[in-house]
Amino acid sequence: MHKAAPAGAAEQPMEGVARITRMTLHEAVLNQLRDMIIEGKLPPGMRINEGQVGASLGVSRTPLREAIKTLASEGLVEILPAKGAVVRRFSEGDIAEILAVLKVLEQAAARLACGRAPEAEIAAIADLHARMMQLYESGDRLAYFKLNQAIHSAIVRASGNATLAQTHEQLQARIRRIRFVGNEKPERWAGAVAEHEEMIAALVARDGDRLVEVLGRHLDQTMERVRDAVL
Amino acid sequence: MHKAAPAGAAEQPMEGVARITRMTLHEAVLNQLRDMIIEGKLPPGMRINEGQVGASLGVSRTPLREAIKTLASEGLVEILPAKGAVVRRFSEGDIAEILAVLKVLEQAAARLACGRAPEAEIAAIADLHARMMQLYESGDRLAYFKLNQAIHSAIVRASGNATLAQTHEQLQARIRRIRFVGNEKPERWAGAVAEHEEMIAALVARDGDRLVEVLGRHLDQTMERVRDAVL
DNA sequence: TTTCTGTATTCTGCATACAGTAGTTCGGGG
DNA sequence: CCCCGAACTACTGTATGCAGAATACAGAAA
Repeated sequence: MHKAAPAGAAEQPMEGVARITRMTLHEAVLNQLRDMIIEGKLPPGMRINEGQVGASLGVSRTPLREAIKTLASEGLVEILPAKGAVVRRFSEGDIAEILAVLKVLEQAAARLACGRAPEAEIAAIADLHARMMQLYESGDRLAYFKLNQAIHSAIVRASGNATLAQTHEQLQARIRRIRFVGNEKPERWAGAVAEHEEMIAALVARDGDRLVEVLGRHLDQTMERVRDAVL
Repeated sequence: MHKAAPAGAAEQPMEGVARITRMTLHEAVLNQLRDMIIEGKLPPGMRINEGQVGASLGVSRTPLREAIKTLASEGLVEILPAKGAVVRRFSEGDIAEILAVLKVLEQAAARLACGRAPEAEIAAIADLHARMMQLYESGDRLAYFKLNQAIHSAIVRASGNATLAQTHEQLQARIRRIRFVGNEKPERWAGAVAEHEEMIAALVARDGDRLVEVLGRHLDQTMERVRDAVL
């Protein structure tokens, strides 16, 4: 007495038909707040007044609070009981800690990616890099920056370990703002670009050891770049 | 006209005096739900009915929902829009991914801990281990299990990198339940204990390379132990 | 009997209302 | 003039109410 179309049939949409996915309000608010923190519209140390922020987003406090709880779990805000949420401020030590973990994660991902990432995925990353280089030439810092982050994320995703990628993404989000304001100085920028060139070369050659080495160097340098941006 | 006691004085409590920390309701609910998931009272795949669970905890839906959002961010539940939250079910692949990341994190922490952890902290871990061995002898599985997790966490904390520790803790929470039901078989258990002996020896000797090696082996074995517990 | 469709019920998502607490201001006393 | 205290204000924490979506159910048609 089995059915031809099992209960899970709804999960198999007709091919070529995109699934409709509505976004819940707290999710939209979450993304919006994250962006606002990263872009500095909500600077570190600022208290998030629920009434005020909610009104400016045109949302009641309920979904806003739910989003804030998620941000707290992600480490982007701190919740002080009975006092509300404040945008978290990262000390130089915090940043060093985060970069140290990112380094470990990216290096582990690098080995995996060199070993088992499909050729197409590596090609796609190389393509991202090429586009990023164009942006470097044209001096479009914002777009460059975003693509830069995307490349790091893509490398980690190429490991095939989604948990690794998600963990990396979450930590990267914490310091995104810092890096955003960071790469100011031209000479620093040039150095970072050179390291990226090496990274892609190693990845395309599937040279895990070399990629690990370059990534390590790149992230150590990132700490330096961030340091004199913060000070 | 500066004050002798600056505004931040409230953040410097008298030493030896524990700060009073009231727990907000959503925080209490969060901890409770986490425990319920880990202990299997909320088994994987179960839908969390807000009205029902809220009533049984004696809490309204608002703090409950906030707690659920945090659990989702931690990866313990999944939120299906307009359908509610379900306790996340981890496939064997998911577990392998998580253990792979835990391995990387613990190994990185191991090197740091061997290099710069204070002697007292290492001694404290060794002490934990000794107590765990007693529990092993007496066959108290539950207490053994908890102390086991605590040791792994303590080693990571000994790295001095709080971000690393927090990241590790969060991932560990995801598979805590699996490991909880996992270590059934006596021969497996004995193997795990032997590995722990080695780990502590390496840590006390501050032999980073050896600790990394043992930890790697231990977590690979953990995958095996979990595998035949799940199947 | 089986399948499809219309309806009822249940539950989530969001908004609002209420209660309690921290911060602030103003008045009085030393 | 400074310090202390009490009332006030503003905001967070929690509960409840309401609208809409998803599921379950029942009836009709093939």
